[in-house]
Amino acid sequence: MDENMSGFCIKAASVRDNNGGGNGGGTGTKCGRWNPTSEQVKVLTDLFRSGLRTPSTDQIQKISSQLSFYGKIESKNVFYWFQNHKARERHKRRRVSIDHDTDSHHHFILRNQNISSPKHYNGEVNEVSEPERVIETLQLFPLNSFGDQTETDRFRLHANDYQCKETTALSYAMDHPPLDLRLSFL
Amino acid sequence: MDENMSGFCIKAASVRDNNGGGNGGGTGTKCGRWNPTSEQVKVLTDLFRSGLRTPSTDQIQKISSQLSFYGKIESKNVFYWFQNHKARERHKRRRVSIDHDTDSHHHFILRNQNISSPKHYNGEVNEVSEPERVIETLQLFPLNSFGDQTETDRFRLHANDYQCKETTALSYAMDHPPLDLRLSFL
DNA sequence: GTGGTATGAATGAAAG
DNA sequence: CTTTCATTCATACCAC
Repeated sequence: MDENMSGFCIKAASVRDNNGGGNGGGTGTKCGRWNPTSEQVKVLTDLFRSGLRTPSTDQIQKISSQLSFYGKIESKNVFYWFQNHKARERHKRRRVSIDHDTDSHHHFILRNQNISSPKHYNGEVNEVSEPERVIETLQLFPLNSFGDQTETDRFRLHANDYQCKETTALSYAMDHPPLDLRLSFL
Repeated sequence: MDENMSGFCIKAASVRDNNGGGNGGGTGTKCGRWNPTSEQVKVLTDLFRSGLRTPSTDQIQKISSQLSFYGKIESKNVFYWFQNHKARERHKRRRVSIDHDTDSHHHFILRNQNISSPKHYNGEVNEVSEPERVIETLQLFPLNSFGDQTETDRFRLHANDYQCKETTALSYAMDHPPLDLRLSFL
C-alpha cells in the first residue's frame, strides 16, 4: 500500500506501552498512524471523564497543543479520539445492556460444567456512569458552544430507534427459535 | 484501557479442536478471552458463508443469544468475530490479488486513496443551527487569540500546526508546567 | 522453552 | 453521529 499519508513518522516513541514515564521506546517504531503516549491517553481520558465529549475546534487545538508536549500529535488525532471514544462508549453500553437482557436463558449448559457466569459485571472499568458533570473549568467556555451537549441531547429524546431497521429474511428467521433448527435459515 | 475483560470463562469446553461434533475437545481452556466452541464457530462460519458479513446490531444480538446455548458468549464476541473474519479474508484476498498478475496487465488494486488530511474534520461536525452564540460566560481569557475566528476556523483545522502558536491563553493557565495540570485551562 | 500461526480484542482513521 | 476499514496488540495453541 502506498504511503503518502501526509506522513511522517519521525516519532520513534510510544506504543501503547505503559510506563507513565515517557514515550518510551516501543516495539513499534512503526508509524503511519498516531500512537498516543500513555500520558496523552491519560489526559484525554481524564478530560472525557470530566464531561468533555465533543470538544470545539478551539478546545481541540488547545488540547492538541498541550499534548504535543508528550509527543507528536495533531489536532485531528484529538478529534478522532473523542469521536471514537464517545461512539465506543455508547456502543459498548448498548451492547452490554442487550447482553444482559437476553442473557437470561442459558443457565444450563448441561455439558460438563455449569457456568454460572456472572452476568452482572455491569460496570465498565471506566466509570462511565458519570452523567454530564462539567467541571468548572470547562464552563469557562461559552455554555452554548459545543462544549456540552445540552442542545444535542434534546434531539435524542426519541430513543435511537435503531432497532427497527430492515427485516430481512435472516433476522426474521432468527426470531422464533426452534433451537438447533434455528439456523435452518442458512 | 477502559475495557473490562468481562469475564471469566469457567467453561472448560471448546477449543478450536476439530471435531465438528460436540464441544468436547477440552484442552482445558484457560480464560481471559472468549474461546468459541466448535459449534459456535461452525454457526458463525456458516453465517459468514451464507453471505452475512456485517450483521447489524440486532442481528448480532440474536446470533449471540442463540450461540449462548453452546457456551458463554457476548455480543461483543460476535461483533469482533465478523469483523476479524471479514478483514482477514479480505486481507488474504488482497495479498493474492496483488500477485495475481498472471497476465501482463498490472491492474494493481491500489484502492488506497491517499489519505492526506481529514477532510471530514472540517468542523461541520454537528452544528445544530446555532442562531447566534452569545457568550455569556465570563471569559477569563479571550478565546480568539488569533483574531475573531471562533467561527471561521472551524473550517480549517487540519493543518499541521499542532505546535502551539498561541501563548496568551495558555500562559494564564500554567505558571509553571506541572505537566498534567496544564490542561486546567480548559 | 522457543517460535510460529491462528485468532480474539483494541483502536486509529475514515466513510457514510 | 454511526458504522466500517485497516492495522496492531495480545493470547491461545501447536510444533519442535
